[in-house]
Amino acid sequence: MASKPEQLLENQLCFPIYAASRLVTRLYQPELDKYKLTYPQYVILLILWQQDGVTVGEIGQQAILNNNTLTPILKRMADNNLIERRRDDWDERKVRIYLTDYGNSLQQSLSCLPSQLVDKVGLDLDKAAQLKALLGDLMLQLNEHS
Amino acid sequence: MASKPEQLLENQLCFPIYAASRLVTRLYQPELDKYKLTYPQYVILLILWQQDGVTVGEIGQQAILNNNTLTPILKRMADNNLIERRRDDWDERKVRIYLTDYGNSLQQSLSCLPSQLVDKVGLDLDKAAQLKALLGDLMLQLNEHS
DNA sequence: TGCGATTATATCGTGCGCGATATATTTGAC
DNA sequence: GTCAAATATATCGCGCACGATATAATCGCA
Repeated sequence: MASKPEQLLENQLCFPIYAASRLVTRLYQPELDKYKLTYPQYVILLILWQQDGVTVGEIGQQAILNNNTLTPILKRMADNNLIERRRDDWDERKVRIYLTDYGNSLQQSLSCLPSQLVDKVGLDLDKAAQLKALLGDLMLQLNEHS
Repeated sequence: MASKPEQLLENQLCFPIYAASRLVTRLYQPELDKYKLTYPQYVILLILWQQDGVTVGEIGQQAILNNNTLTPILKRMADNNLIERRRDDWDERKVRIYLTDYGNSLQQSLSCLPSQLVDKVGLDLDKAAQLKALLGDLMLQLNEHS
């Protein structure tokens, strides 16, 4: 049976998203390795640098990660002295995540990473902005249906 | 320390790519579950429906997956009677992947999946085409630097 | 023709990512 | 006040994803 046009790999939208995601992770990994970070851990740090002391659930909402994914990542990050996990005093079901001094210090160390990688791949900033906007729209639509 | 603007999660390009990829996988999963497929397995089937009997390495190039990722996936797909793995007669280093009748039959079953999901999320086709083009450019640039 | 270099795939270990389920805490209806 | 429902996190099992390494087949050149 012949493939329908939309069944060709090059005509699918889902595949470039899937592949680009892995290529981006591969791009970040060498730099993150210097601090023994993984890409998801970097995303969690980005969230904590903006707002310290958030709960596991709030991190999950922002990172779009389930708590059963987050719990082990956060444990590893605590083991590596990046964060501290403390139960909320008023609601003991919640676990709040606090940056350690070391975790905080990495914000400086990694502050140039985005622009550094933009330069490295020679990214067109206009196209990048378009891409971000289109992905933002897509994510809104996908979030509605999940 | 305050975040640099480009360090804000909402200003990063990498994050929407990462998150959109997982949202797309979540979108496909319920349908793929009906055939006990995972998303990467679906991608491999898309490749094989276009060209049967390709080698592991050729699948890896198209799917942008390392062979140490592919080998176990292909084993599981063989276990599930989707494909058959045979050594190349002329070059015994190569393993060629052939669709089984069942693997072939899924092309029909899944032929409507892309348009079905486009409809479900109410995707704007113009925007989707733009997105695909921009991601294609990005992937070319990322592939150069990896 | 022999043997080091290259190529193709596989194996191992670690870290996501998620569905299903479990545990503990809080809330709310009575 | 009691207890079922809801909420927040954790645990378990499985399947990617990849770096590092191993194994086996082929190539190439002296």
